[in-house]
Amino acid sequence: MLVYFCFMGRIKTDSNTTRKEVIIRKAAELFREKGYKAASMRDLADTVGVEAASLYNHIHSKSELLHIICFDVANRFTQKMDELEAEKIPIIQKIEKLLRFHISGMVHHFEEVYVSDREWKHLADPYLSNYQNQRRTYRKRFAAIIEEGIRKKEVKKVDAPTAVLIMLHAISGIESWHRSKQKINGKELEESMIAILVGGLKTSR
Amino acid sequence: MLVYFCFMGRIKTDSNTTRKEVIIRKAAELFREKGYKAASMRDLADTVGVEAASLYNHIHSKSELLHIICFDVANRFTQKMDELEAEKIPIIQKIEKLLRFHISGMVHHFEEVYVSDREWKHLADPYLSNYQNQRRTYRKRFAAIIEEGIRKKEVKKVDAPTAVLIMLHAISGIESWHRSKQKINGKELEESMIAILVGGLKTSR
DNA sequence: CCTACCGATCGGTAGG
DNA sequence: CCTACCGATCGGTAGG
Repeated sequence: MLVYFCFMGRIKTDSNTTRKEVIIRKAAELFREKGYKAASMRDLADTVGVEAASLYNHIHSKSELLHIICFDVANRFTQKMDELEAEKIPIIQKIEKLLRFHISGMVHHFEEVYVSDREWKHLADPYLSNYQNQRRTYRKRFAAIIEEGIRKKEVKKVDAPTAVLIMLHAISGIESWHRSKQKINGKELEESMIAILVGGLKTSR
Repeated sequence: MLVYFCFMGRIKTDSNTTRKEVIIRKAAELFREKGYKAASMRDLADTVGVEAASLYNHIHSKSELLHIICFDVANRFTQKMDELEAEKIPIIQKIEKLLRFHISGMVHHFEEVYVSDREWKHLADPYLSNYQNQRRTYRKRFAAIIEEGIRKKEVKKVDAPTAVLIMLHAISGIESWHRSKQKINGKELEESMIAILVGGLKTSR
């Protein structure tokens, strides 16, 4: 019996996906749909196709699922910021690249990105403070890029933290695009958003 | 009796009415802070200063609190839209006025507006569909204003629904301004946001 | 407005 | 991976 359990954690089902990875994916969908608190482990077990108790052979707790989702997303954005800061391109192009990364994240990894954006407040405390710090740092780095753009006269004079707040939240609005019936396609959406957001920042031509 | 109430000013003797208003206000604060599902009626009773059971002498259910909050806000915005559509002013000024109304709502009635924006999905079903319809209609009316602006060449050519989505979500980002430590003041924030958002829409001068 | 209490549901554990 | 079950907490009611 012990042997049986030891194997469970590593079993890969179809393709290259672990049982744990499936659980995390389904959790992201459920947390997005109902919210973290309203989604129960019994709901999750149903969509995975096992009894609730069986989930705990793969994960430690419900809260673990939330912090895995949140930090996967946060780390991806932090890593992108590292790469971007190192690039030697005009500031307005840096901003555009960053925005496109965010938009494409909301379009193609919707569930996870949405959950990390809207449900992080339910994180338990060692993770909660970490997450808030990482988020705050990210926004400061984004604001610093905008300020550099202002100094170089590529970007019009705006309050940089306010601009960051507008950009990031505008993009998180893609949530209603997902829910909408007559969707324009993802690429058109991206171009529309870039036109308005980057257009609003550029110094008048 | 009417005269009596006038003399009493804000201190109403009809304790039912006042009490209910207090409960709704506190509920909005709690729902904003913890989310609707995570906020319990015992939490609410504590902040009001009574036992949980006593709340039910003033309200019917937890869900009633949520739909009162959501529809108070939604009706205020719908009413504003009615007034605005009737005004005979340049389109770009209409848009600016509407945005200022939204921003000022987020600054001065933060708890209620935030809750109606983020927690409406927990509404029960006769209210849920009503709310979604009202919201969808409001956005279409907003998009129609932008489209009129494009026809009159006051607004640059953008996808109107996308522009609406950006504007509304950008403004809901004021949430992080409330949480932030080094706040700029509310009026400065409003002017910054208007500059970026309206600036991004205007046809190039 | 309170005390006393209800059935339902929650996250999670024991043990095979 | 399952059955059986735990204590805690939930929204809400009865009755004074």
